[in-house]
Amino acid sequence: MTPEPASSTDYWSTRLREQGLRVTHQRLAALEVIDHHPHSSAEEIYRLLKRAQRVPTVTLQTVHGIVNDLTAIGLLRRIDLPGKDSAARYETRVGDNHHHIECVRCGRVEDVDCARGEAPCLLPSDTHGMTLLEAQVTYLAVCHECELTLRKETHA
Amino acid sequence: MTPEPASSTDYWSTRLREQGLRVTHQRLAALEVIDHHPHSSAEEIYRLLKRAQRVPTVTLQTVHGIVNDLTAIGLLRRIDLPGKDSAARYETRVGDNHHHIECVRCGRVEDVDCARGEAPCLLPSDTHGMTLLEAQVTYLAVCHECELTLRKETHA
DNA sequence: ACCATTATTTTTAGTAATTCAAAATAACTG
DNA sequence: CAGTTATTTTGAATTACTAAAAATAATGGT
Repeated sequence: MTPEPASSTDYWSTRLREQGLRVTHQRLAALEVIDHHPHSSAEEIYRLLKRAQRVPTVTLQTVHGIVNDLTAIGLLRRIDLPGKDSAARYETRVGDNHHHIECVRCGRVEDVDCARGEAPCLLPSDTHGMTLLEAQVTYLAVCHECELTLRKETHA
Repeated sequence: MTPEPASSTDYWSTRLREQGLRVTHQRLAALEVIDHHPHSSAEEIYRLLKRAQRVPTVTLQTVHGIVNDLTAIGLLRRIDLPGKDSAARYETRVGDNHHHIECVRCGRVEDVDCARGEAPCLLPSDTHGMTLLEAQVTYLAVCHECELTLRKETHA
């Protein structure tokens, strides 16, 4: 997760104030939820916030606003996994340009460090004269559980 | 582009029939348009088909159906670039798992061969027990033109 | 070449993710 | 503690895409 001095609330409050944003409990709660449930969509974050009365009054539109704002100031990273059912997902692990691996069947998503130490994927064969900012990499895969399931389905 | 024996129409017709799909002029025209305008969205393909009366009656829904079907049988590759304004894009260059580089300002998209010959990005640091299928890689960048524009804007 | 069969396309609606704008609310400043 | 103004809430719109039924057209058999 993320380094948390004193309490995570203090940590996020400091980060928000640094960027000139107000510290609302919607934002704090969203950050905590995302920190504990990485790769969540706005919809999932919204449900987690309502569940257990964390922030009973929050709306989905507010969540969208929050993730947009927090992504803009670098507290969150937005990831767009390929696929038609693709809602944007968010995570608090920012700044290291790590990648993701997703099971094409069950949708399970895990973090993957850069394949070769540095940032090898930032060295494409041809930049077409562009200045590189970052590489968005998603590995598509089939997880072990799904492979077993698929094997059964094939037998039947 | 794609190897084209005799005419490109013959080529695509053969490919369609091989897969048991009927050869309609909507499909043929879509394939030609995508071949000549790689990285087009359904909307863009739709406009290109209507323009110049290529297929005046075609509808956007049909284009969606076509790109879905042709992607399913491997005649097209679907690419999902990150970003909120992200409509899926399609290209006829399939099967080589190449990557893309996109200018974050003007949206220009170019093909990029795999960074190191083979498929280096298919070697993540940890597969989490999953079987790899492919890597979806998008390089985010700023193209030369936009860099000049940004420089001017900064001066002003 | 013609007709029947059935895939495709068209037409008409609907859904999901996200954005926009105005009113209500709640953080920060002094 | 009160005023200012960012943020949230409320309510509505947009974009990309999907779904289902009716109309059309591509292929196979004669």
